[in-house]
Amino acid sequence: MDKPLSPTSIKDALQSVAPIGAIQVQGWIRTRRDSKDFSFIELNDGSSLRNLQIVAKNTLPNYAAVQRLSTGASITVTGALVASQGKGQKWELVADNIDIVGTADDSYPLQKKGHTPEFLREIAHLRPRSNLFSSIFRARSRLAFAVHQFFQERGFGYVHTPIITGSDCEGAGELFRVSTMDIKNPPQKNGEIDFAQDFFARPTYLTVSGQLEAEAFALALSKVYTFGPTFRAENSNTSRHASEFWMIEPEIAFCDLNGNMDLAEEFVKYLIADAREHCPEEMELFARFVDRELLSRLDFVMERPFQRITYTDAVDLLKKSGVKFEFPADYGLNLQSEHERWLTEKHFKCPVTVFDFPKEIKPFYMRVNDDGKTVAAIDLLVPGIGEIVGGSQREERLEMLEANMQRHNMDPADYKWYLDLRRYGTVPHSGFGLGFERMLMFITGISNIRDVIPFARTPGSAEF
RNA sequence: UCCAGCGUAGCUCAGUGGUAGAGCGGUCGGCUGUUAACCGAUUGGUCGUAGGUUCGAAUCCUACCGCUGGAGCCA
Repeated sequence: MDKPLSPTSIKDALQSVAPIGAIQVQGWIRTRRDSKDFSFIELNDGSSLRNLQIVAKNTLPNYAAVQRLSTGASITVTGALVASQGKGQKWELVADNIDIVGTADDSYPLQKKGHTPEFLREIAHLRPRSNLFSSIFRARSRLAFAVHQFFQERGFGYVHTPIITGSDCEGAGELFRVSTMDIKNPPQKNGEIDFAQDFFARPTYLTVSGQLEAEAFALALSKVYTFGPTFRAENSNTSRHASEFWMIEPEIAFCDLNGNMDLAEEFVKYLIADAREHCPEEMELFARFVDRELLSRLDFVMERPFQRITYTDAVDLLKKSGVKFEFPADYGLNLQSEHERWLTEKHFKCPVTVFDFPKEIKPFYMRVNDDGKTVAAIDLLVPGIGEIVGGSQREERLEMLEANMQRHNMDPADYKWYLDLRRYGTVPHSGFGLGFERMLMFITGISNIRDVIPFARTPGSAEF
């Protein structure tokens, strides 16, 4: 008796170098066309952007049922992989048997025609079956792998920093509270909510950054990175913000700001190169249907060094540009979106790393420069997205760090463990945070962050 | 959160005070080694929700909800 066939992915079937006498594929019908004596089925299993053409002859015992199959139905097909007689594909599968696994009636929302991303966002559970979104999420998967590959190849350790945290990483936005207390009747003491009776016996939150914990591990394993979910309760309603997103945060001991900038630049270029190499069909689709200039822009970014400029020089450039900005640039103020866009899109026309910002507009942990006015911070700006990386050399001098905390009205007692890192064997160290989704947007050309997240969480929206 | 725009058929949209429309999709028929096939017919609506103005509202007004773009915050 023959051994049962094990399924072949459509990706592998399409890459076959020779005909195969007996093969099994499984997937979902994208479209079906009737011919005189047979029916053509376009089958997709998500392994590839491309479909496999199934030829279903009218001699199949269930041919009548096959002719009723519509877009969205799932089938298992066995048959022979043969050279296609038609144009447009090298191989096709002549079916010996078609098992109808699951039908889909005419209420199936995905039509053969193109759909807008906005409509597909409303059916987030079905949109990965579309060409655009299956491509986006294959690219997302590949690039998540590339993140690990980049750091592992360079001797970085992967640290799982906590998702539930007791520390409010100062200045990183609003927090989601984590609690098991009865919200209708929380335990109270002296008229206030008594967090000592909560699950962790203290107020706790979903993390906004793993940086502080990553620093502890950098000062032990020398080079580390985190890659995990991050949560911000900011009421931000833009195409670049989500309440839940993934962030990559490398942290390196014995590393100054220049080393930090080098790493960030190398990392961004590595991810672009990886997508170009390993997702060629997906990138081609993005270039054709999302952003016509995508590939030339990415190649340009990969080939050229990023522009580096101090905050002070950037402000001077903006002032001398002669451009009338809605908000004029001035020393001591944050760069506005329009300023960042002018720098990357109009002036330098490439990614720009701005560094050495006034200490007043940056968080307490950044290292104060010798001028006493600026801190060793970097913002990496890319065309079309804006800030994609934010980082700094960390303040490793205990007295300076304590002084910074006082200037930011923080109680050093709340950060005893963090200060210990400076008390015992402190070293210069640096790191940055890169928003994974913003990187995906830059690489795929997709302009809304909700479209690079499988099930996006944004203010007022947590369906699915 | 602020500013602007938009919510009409399953989808994309037209309709700006007087009988609710088109293309695509779906369905039926025809043709066909087809390729987002083609040809013909047909189906399809609480005009976002709730009030208001008017003889009459998809159309004008108010509020709310949702979406999109921009701003702020940031990754």
